[in-house]
Amino acid sequence: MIDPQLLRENPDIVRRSQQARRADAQLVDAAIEADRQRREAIAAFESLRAEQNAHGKQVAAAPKEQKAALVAQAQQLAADVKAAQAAATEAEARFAEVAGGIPNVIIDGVPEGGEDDFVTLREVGTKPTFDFEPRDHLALGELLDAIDMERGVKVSGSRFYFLKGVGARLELALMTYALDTALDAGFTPLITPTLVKPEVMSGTGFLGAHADEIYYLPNDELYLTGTSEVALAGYHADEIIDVSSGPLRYAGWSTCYRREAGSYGKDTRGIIRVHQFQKLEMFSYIDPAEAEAEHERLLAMQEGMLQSLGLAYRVIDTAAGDLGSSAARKFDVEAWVPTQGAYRELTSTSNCTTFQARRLGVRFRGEGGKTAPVATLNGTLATTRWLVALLETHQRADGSVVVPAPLRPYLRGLEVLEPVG
RNA sequence: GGAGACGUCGCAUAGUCCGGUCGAGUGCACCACCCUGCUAAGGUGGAGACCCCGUUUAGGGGUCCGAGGGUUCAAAUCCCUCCGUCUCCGCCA
Repeated sequence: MIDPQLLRENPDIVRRSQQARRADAQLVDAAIEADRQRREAIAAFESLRAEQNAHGKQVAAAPKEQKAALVAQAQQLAADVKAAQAAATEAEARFAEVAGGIPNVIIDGVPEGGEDDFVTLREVGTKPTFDFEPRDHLALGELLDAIDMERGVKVSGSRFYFLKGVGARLELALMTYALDTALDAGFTPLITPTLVKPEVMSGTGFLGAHADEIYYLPNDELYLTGTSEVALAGYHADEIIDVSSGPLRYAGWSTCYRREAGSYGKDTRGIIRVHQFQKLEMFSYIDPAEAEAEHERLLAMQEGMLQSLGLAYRVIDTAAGDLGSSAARKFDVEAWVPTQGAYRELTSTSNCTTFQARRLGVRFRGEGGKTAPVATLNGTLATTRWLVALLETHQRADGSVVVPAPLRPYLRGLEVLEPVG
């Protein structure tokens, strides 16, 4: 939910944001009008209610013989109050619907346009070169007996897989390494629920345009989350939290579920795009004044992870039109995938400013003890997809794969993954 | 799954039987001041969230007793539905 005050006082900022996103700018005027009608309806109801309250006191205080007359007098008033209240409720709902359709206002500097209009901020590391024909991650996974696609499909259908042996161990090693990295940075680990209520799902902004990406269990009215961000954002919903001594930082470990509707034919080979994977997600609740600095910190942690694992990558500043509805800015870190000759997204970090917190009712006490929505930020620290870049980058001619040094302690010292059979 | 109890402004509770004096009392915790020489105690006062009007002031108004409906001039209080918590029983990882 955008800030109604910003909408009222600086509509041009919101309009410009809509234009940068290639979204409907007229929605802004519709929202302003809905807000005006809402306040008008509230004022009408409240003055009637004040009258009714005053009258009620008279009735209570009146001697018995006068009560009947006073009560009769109040009947019309009661009907008016009821009607005015219904009108106010309706006007509020209408405003919420219109204003709720406006995505977060982008931060100055975010590139305008759609998916292809991102700006590359930097390229880091050396792309690996091979004096042999490199195998793709699935070929390697099969050689190592680490990935079993066929049986995944047999058991659960397309885009499902088994991680087996060193594959399973490698994923756990990566996740645990990421968790320790977060721990060292002061994050509190959370293993989160992966089924959440509708209000949490919509509060985090995932039930908008991409609702068909999400698994839903109608019998239980629960959604399967595509990221632990959902549970992490809902964690402090409707709370006033204390961020005066620093942000609240969480590292959420969860399985993630995505329907991948509309991605037929994309990335059908291997585990690049799957229905189920593991992810370690960072999440910060922070004073909005410090949000952009926190965003840089999360990005630095992500880059540190890729660097320590010997992966070449680039950082992109996602264009406005490609942002989720809650994000005001998003950086993606994309790793070089040798057999694709392309950079592929390994992490993403979004600054949701106060947009998500306003919808979820997460507040803090600012100056003078006034409550105000906090800012929320999220960012990936590791996912199953990283295995793709790790296997392909560190492969050798014989199909073995060198384990990057930081992961070795998590694999009982294993330095090389060797082909099986 | 069955039975019962309960859900009140940070925490703990009073109030609900019998609707209006509840504009929600009290204790603890919190903040300010006063008093007091010692790991404190006592006194006085203050303090909630959300929304609307008002120049981001002063101030005024409204809403909030788990959620949503209903009855009524008037609901924490009466009625209905839902959600949650606890206890016991049953069943089962």
